Amino acid sequence: MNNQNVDDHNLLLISQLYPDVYTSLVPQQAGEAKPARRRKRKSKSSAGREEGGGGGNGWFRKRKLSDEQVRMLEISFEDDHKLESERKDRLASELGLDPRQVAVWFQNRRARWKNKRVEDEYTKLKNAYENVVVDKCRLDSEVLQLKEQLYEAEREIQSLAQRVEGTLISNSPISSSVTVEANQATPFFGDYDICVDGDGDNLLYSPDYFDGLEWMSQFM
DNA sequence: TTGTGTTTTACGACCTCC
DNA sequence: GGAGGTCGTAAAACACAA
Repeated sequence: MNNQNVDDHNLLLISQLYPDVYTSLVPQQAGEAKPARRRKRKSKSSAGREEGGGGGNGWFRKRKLSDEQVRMLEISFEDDHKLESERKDRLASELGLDPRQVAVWFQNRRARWKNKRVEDEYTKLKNAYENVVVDKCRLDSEVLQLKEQLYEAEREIQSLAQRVEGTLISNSPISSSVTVEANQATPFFGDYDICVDGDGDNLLYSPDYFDGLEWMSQFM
């Protein structure tokens, strides 16, 4: 057991055996006998705990609360994050602390709790964002695949159209009328419209696409 | 041992509510 | 106006690497 633990242990024992002893001594530690909500901040050099005035023996140094005190405070905090004065006084006397210490502990604990909540919120949002990014990548690659398929289909249509045209020309003279007919019915490249998709890419589409499938079938 | 970063305790300033 | 809240920060206490 180190000195700190010995101190804590002694203080806890004293406070449990003599609940009043701390509050009768603490006013010196806290600086004033009354709560004294507002005090001028001391300069860095003089703001140490020597204000306790406890003879400079270190007894009134700022000290960590004992594990048991913290445990009890945590239990109470779990119960309710707010601290009404009755509960504060009860806790203070149970733990042998100054009510002001209990209030400060709750203030700091609420701040830690809030920080943790913000941290958790941030982690959650970050995860959600990462999921959305992954989803977007997947959809982008799907769009790319579909565009490739569309391009291939268009090329196929074009080559079929050219083959059909070649066949008809070689069968002239009666082919001329058919050629005209075919020319009217076949959506050649120039018949495609161009639109711009959401990414700013140009897309080709034929308003007569499905009719085009029909005209193809008559040659099969 | 010492330098350094983190956590804990405590406080002042300011705000809100009754 | 007082009690109790948040916020920002000082400083002690602590942890830990070098």
